[in-house]
Amino acid sequence: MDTTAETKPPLRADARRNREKIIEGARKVFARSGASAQMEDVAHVSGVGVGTVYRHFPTKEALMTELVRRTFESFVETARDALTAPGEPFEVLAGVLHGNCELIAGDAAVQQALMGAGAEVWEGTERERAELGQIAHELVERAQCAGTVRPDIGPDDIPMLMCGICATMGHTAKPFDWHRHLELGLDSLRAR
Amino acid sequence: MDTTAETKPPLRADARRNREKIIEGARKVFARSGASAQMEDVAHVSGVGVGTVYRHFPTKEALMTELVRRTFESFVETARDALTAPGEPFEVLAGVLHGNCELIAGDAAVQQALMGAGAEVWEGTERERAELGQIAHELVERAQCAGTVRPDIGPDDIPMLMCGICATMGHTAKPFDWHRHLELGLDSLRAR
DNA sequence: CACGATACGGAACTATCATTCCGTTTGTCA
DNA sequence: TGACAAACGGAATGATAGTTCCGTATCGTG
Repeated sequence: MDTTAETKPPLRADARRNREKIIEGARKVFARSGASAQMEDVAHVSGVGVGTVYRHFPTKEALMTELVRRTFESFVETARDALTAPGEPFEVLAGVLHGNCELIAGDAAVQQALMGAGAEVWEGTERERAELGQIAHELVERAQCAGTVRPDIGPDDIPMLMCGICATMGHTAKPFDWHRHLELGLDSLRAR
Repeated sequence: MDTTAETKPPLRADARRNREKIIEGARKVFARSGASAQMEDVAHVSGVGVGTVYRHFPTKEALMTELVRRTFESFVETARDALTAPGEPFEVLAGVLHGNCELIAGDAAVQQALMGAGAEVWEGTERERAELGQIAHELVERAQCAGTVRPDIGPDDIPMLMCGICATMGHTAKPFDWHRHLELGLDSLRAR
């Protein structure tokens, strides 16, 4: 079953603890500064040395990928909950999108990643994205059957709209309101 | 009328020529590489030395601002032409947005700038943006009077949607289709 | 045509960060 | 508790890229 990697010995207690501290610290720092955040800052905020950060994540990119991966995991969780939620299908879908937008509203790095600034960070998140796509497809289809989402909406339209909303969130030069952008986006999904 | 700056002597012929070469070269390089383009590349592609680039533009940022400013100028031109164009007001507006999207479809740096990645680059483009906003407002209002654009669409909704479409254009990790995004965006403007 | 001012080129300088290295510390297990 | 492997910290390294400097070349004018 596992032909490529040898089994790795369990992490020492302090290492396990530090790994989580680093991820938490990194989330804070990358949320504030985006992809240009510095590894030294991550180390400092996490309360460890840079060397320790690099012991756990071989590169800055690997660290960012882990943050993005966890974000997609949260997305999946929101979406999966919605599968069994009551309510009109369009509203359920809208709720998922709104919830997932809120999740990343304060995180500049994740916004940038979702906008596709650098494809590298996406590598290593295939499983999560696939599952998210699956569920989103199901949610859209239900709403289409109910007649509340346009029949021509495809699987890629949802992430595409999310990508646009991320740009709005991250816009530093003008105070656009991403809630408004989401509202318009949802209106464009709605069947007439 | 001019209380702040002293009159500058006219540029020497070679300097004037080089200035245009630099802007053209910079457009190519920044279009391909986005904001992370390098000044040495700009110099090389423009056929001058780095020193010359810096003689004309004190910083990389100033050079990018000039490119963005010219882009806004083109936008204004497209939009101004539309003011006297025949046709149903919604279609006229749609045409402007489509045309302006096409203008920047191949320019990574401008896409990034319009997405608001770095507010600094916007400084020095106030006049152009103001005029563009003015004209866009007029075009929207006409369509609203004609009943083909939702009455609640405000002046900032248009640039916000453009911002989102730029994100789609620049997405390196997934091949989203910005024409589709524009189409959805226009649908969200349309009165029902 | 000569000469002063303007402009040019590109090597050198500098700052910024990601990443590495190694001496020290700390967990784990017998 | 003693020993050894695992993990740590942070100074040092190296690479990248913006910017400056100054000797040289070119333009425009008298």
